[in-house]
Amino acid sequence: MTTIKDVAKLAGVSTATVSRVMNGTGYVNPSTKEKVNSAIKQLDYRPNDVARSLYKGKSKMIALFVPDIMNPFFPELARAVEDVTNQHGYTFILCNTDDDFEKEQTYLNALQQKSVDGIIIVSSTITKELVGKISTPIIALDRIIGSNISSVTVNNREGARQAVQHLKSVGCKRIAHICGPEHVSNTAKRLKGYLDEVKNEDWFLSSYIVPGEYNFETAVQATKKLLTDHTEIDGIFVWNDLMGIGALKGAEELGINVPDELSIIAFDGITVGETTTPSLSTMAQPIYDIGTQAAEMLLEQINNSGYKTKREEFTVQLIERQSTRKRG
Amino acid sequence: MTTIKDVAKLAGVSTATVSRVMNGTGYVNPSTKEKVNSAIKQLDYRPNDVARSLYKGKSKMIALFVPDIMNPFFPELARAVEDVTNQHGYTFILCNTDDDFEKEQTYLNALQQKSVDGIIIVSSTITKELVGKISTPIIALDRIIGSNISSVTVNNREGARQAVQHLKSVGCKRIAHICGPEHVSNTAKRLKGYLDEVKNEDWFLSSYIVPGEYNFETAVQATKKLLTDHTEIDGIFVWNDLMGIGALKGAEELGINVPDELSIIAFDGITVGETTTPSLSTMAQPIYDIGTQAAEMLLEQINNSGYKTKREEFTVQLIERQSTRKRG
DNA sequence: CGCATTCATGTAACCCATTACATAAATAAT
DNA sequence: ATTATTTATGTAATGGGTTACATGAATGCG
Repeated sequence: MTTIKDVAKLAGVSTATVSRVMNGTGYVNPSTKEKVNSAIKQLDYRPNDVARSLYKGKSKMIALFVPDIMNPFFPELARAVEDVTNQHGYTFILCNTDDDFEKEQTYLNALQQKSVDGIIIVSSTITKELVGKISTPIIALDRIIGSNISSVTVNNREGARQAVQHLKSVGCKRIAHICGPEHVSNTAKRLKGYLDEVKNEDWFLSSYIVPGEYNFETAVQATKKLLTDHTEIDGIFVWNDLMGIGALKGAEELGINVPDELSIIAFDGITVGETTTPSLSTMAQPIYDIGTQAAEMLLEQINNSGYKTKREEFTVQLIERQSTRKRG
Repeated sequence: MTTIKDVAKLAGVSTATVSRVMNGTGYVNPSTKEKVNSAIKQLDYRPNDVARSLYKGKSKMIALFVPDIMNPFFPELARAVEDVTNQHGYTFILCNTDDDFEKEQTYLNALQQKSVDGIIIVSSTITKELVGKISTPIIALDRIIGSNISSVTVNNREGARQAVQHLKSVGCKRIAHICGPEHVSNTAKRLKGYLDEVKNEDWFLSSYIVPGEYNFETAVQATKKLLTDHTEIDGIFVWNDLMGIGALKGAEELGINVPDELSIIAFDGITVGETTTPSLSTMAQPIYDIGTQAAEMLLEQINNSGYKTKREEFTVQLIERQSTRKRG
């Protein structure tokens, strides 16, 4: 590797002058600048970012924590963050935490040791205490960590309400809910939204609420059990799209036609929802925008010393597809 | 941040001794070691990896290039690479290249400047010339870059042959192929496999081969056109699962029943294929294993100076699902 | 006992870029 | 003409580790 010394020698100046030319700082005589630039070109010199990082204490890298990139909600988020990151000359680090507190701790240490400039975190397990100990800028994404940590989320409760309202509007009379994983805060919020809409209906039974894992197969089983136990159900609001597709499958395996006999709506708006038959109605999150926003907030927090905690909430949007249809 | 100097001072030794204790190198008196360790614990000292990287010229980071993490083939690959990476104390960098040569160049420069230890590349656009200029260890994944660059791939041609054989075995008499994107080398390989099986059939027409983009929607359209132009077709081998799901949708929109009237098989074995109705038969790649293998080869290349170029080929496996079925 | 190892630890160079500080020349202001 | 500024460039400290080399004590061996 060629170093700044090689350039300095070839150009016949000191390394300080080369550095000044590289960074456009301080005074440099135009003719000197030219000599230096030509030396840089001639040697194809590129500065060592590690040395730069060491001096500056900043690495031009940012990280994203997701539970698991294989969960189809996260690739689009990751893509958005990486795009912004990349546009601003930062390098993008991806960490799969499995919502495991120890893994999160280990990652956090490793990243601090590498002088990573900021971290975007999607986590249900991480604590404000752990994050509070750290001086690295952090943004909470999809889920809130603590009151003094900026966050980007969506209106889960209101979105859930709208989903149930939509089921009602297409004529559903008995609406069930398949919940998400217990430890995820959004699970409770979407459940609340569902309850807002159904708890005062005379038909409502608490057994219309069934627990689910974050998982296709268990959603299939949960749906089959629900529809077998309660043949009167004609609408299901499912916690997320992945599980919604499971519900579609479950109904199909029971020979129940969607949407003629049963309407299904889910939450998230991931791409696969478009591809199934029937395609899946959903409360779509603006996933890419959410990721972009989080990344931009993080960069702002990194670069503006006067940054103050922010809380950004996006709204979800009903996308009506084939799995919900007005009944005569 | 506490530094090695703080530890040295507290323990009453030199920084060299602290370093020796940290790294287990050289001679250290047991009692000294204890003093140092207790100082480290007391100060909660963690070494600055940037300083370490600068001296060593290594960063303990590896990167993965994928065209686009939103393409459902790549999250599982990324997960596998990150898992191995993480197990060995490396940090994982993700780069979305969009198969854009300029982006690839920019990433490559940035990563070199950061002393990244190795790179795993999935790319159809990158050239051996570009990669050859670089001393950083590189593994080509899914697609081959050049003869002196190690690679991990699958038996695309043979897999394609088996896919067509399977369609024949369930009774298909007229088998078409929807191709992948032109610039991807696997497109040609899978096409060859298809041709191996059909070019000598008396029913074979070159118009049974239709081009496709890497994309759900165009696959839907391509399928509809194909099945409209050639009503005799009763089997389609589709380049990959994403497009296979599009084919499913296309047939459905024409009112053609899969698998009663038409069998469809695709390639890759991504998870969504299980969730559709009918579920999609496919030639499954061992995606996670491929990623693991690539990551392990990369680490080997990083750590063993005597490493020599390797070429690893995995075999794909037929997974029979509902989209292909024996006809009476 | 005397020389050769092994053990133990410290000093200082090194990795490479950035910048505070010093110095000197050129230009501006009085 | 003389002092104050601006311009231009170099020297050396800095960031935080690692390690080559030096030195001295302790142990081994003939």
